[in-house]
Amino acid sequence: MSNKQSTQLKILDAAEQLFAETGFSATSLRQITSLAEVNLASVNYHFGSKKELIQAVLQRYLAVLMPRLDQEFSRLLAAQQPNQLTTVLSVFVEPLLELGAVQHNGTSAFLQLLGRGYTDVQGHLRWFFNHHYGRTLDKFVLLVQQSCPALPASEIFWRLHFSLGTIVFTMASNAALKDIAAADFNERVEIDGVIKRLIPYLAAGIAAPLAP
Amino acid sequence: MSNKQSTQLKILDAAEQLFAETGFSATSLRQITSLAEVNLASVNYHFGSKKELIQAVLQRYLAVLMPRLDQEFSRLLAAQQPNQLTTVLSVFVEPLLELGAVQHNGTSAFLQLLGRGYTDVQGHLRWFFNHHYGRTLDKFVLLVQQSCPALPASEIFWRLHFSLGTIVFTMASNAALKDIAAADFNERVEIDGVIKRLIPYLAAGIAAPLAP
DNA sequence: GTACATTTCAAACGATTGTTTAAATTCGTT
DNA sequence: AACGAATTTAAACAATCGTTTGAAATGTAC
Repeated sequence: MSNKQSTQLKILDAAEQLFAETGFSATSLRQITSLAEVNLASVNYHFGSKKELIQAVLQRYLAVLMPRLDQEFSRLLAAQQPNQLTTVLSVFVEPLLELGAVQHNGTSAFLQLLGRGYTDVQGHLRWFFNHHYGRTLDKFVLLVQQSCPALPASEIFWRLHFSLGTIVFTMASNAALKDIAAADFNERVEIDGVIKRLIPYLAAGIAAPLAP
Repeated sequence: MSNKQSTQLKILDAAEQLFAETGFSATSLRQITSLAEVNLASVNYHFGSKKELIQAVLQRYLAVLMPRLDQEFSRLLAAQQPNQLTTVLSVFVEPLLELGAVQHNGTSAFLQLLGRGYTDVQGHLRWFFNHHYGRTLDKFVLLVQQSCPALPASEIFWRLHFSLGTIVFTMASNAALKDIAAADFNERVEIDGVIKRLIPYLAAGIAAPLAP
C-alpha cells in the first residue's frame, strides 16, 4: 500500500485538531502540515485548497452522522401520535456519541468544528447544511412542530435557532467551560455529560409558553 | 476645536460597523480607515494598536451599559423575597435598548459585537468581563440562584453559559436570521422583537427540571 | 508672525498568509 | 532493472496584514 492515504489522513487529523482548537481562519496550513509532519504543499496537492480541506474535515463526520440522524427521524415520524420533545432531542445523543468511532474524541471534535463552522466563516456552513441535508433538517423541524402543536411555525424557527446557538457556542467554548467547571465546582464533565445536560434546557426553552 | 475627536469618532464608528458585520480578526485596519476616510496610520496614532481599538469600541457601550445593569441588579436584590426569573431577565431589556442612544442602531451593533467578541478571539472577552465587571456579574448570578432555589450552583453555571451561547450566537447571526425570517415567514423583526422573544425561551431553559 | 505641539500623510517595513512551480524522490508495473 | 506515474520536497510567489517612520500639514499660544 502506498502512503498516499497515510498522508491524507495525517493532514485530516492534524487539521481537525487545530481547527477545533483555534478555528478555521486562525489556523494556518503551515501549522497543520507541521503538526502532521508532512510537506506544506501536500495540502494543495491532496485537497486542492484550504477551503476544500475544511470541507473534507467536516464531511468525514457529516457523512456518518447525517444518514444516521435521517434514519432516526424517519423512525419517529412513523409513529402515530406526536413524540415528546425530549424524545425528539434525545435522538441526537447516540449518533453523536458514535462519532467517537470515527476518531479518538470524535464527538467532541465534531461538535467543536460545528461551532467553529457557524461562528468562523459566517453564513457559509448554514448554506452548506441546507443545501446538502435540507431533507433531513425538514424531518427534524416537522417532528418538533408535531411535539409543540401550540407554537406557530415562525416561533419554532426562532427557538430552533436559539437552540442552535446554545449548542454551537457551548461546543466552541467547550474546553474553556470544562476548565471553569473543574476549577469552580470540582466537577469533571465529559462531552456526553454536556450533551445530556443540554437536553432538558433545550426542551424547556423550545416548549416555553408564548410571550404575552 | 481640533478635529482630533472627529477622527477618533470616525474610526470608532467605522470599526464598530465592520467588526459587527465581519468580526474582529476578519476586519483589516485598511478597511476601517478606508470606510472612515482617514489615514491608515491614524488608528495606531490614536488608539495604539488594533487590539486597543477593539477594546475602545466595546468600552463605548460597556461603560454605559454595565453601571446601568449593576444598578438594576442592586434594586432587585433589595427586595425581600426572590424575584421571578422572567423579572430578572427582563432587567436587561431597557438598558440594552437604551444603547440606541449611544449610536444609531447601537443596541443591535453592541450585541453583535458581544457575539463576535466571544466567538472571534476565544477566551479573551470572557476574561475581560470577569476582570472588569465581576461584581456586577456576581449580583446577576445571585439573583438567578434566588429565583431557582432548587437548582445546584453548578447546574446554574452551565445553564447560564447555555444562555450566553443563545444570546451571543443569535446576535452574531442576527442579520442572517432577520433575512430568513423575512423570506420564510413574511416577518419583519427588529432587535427589540428578538430580545423579547428570547426571554421566555431563556427563562424556561434556565428553570427547566433537572435531568433524571 | 513666529515657535511649538499635535495631527495627518505617503511610504515602507517585516512578518505571515495560501498557493504555485519544478526538480527530486518514491512507487507500482512490466 | 527500467520505465512512467504518483508523490514529496524546497523554494519562491504575490498578496495582505499590523505597525513604524519621518516629513508635511495643521492647529495653538505667545
